[in-house]
Amino acid sequence: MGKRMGRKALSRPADVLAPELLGKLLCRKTDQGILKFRIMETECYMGEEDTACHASKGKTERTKILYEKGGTAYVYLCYGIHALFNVVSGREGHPEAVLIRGVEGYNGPGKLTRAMEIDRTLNGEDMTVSKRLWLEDDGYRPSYLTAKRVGIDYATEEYREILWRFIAEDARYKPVR
DNA sequence: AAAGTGATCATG
DNA sequence: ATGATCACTTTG
Repeated sequence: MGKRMGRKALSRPADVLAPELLGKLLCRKTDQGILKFRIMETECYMGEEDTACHASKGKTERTKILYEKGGTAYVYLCYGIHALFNVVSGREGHPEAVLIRGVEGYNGPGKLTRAMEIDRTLNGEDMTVSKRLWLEDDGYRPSYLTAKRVGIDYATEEYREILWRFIAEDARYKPVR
């Protein structure tokens, strides 16, 4: 059985945490029971200077969660339909997060949240203590590939090009395009 | 290739 | 109050 990840591990900078989260277990307790899925794909978003990061225009009602302590859940609605789930990371006051793009069996950030019943009621949840949503480390460390982040055409070229997407090598992900 | 969907944020 | 913009998914 895995061990819950705590504040220290989840407060690493997002570009360090994103590859480390590959192979970790995303755990969700609902009325139906406990679901655990292994994380296979992540992306990191790194502060106000990262033009792809939601906090690139500063702190707002929506983005204030990104400035919280590492280990806080950031869940927001995308395209009016999909809840997207991020793990806030880095030090408090600095907006960084890791987007979970894929877990075992579900490739796509909107699909995995639907499968695990992760919605915006979990926005702001402290995953280091939560009974509803947390991360476990059972020691599995997959090798991985890096790639450019997806769906951020609005960012400046510098930040579009950075290899801030991390894909576990044995993940059966659907290539983009 | 393109619609569908609604919160969010800047503008007036 | 209004309108553009989306860290996506599904359908044809």
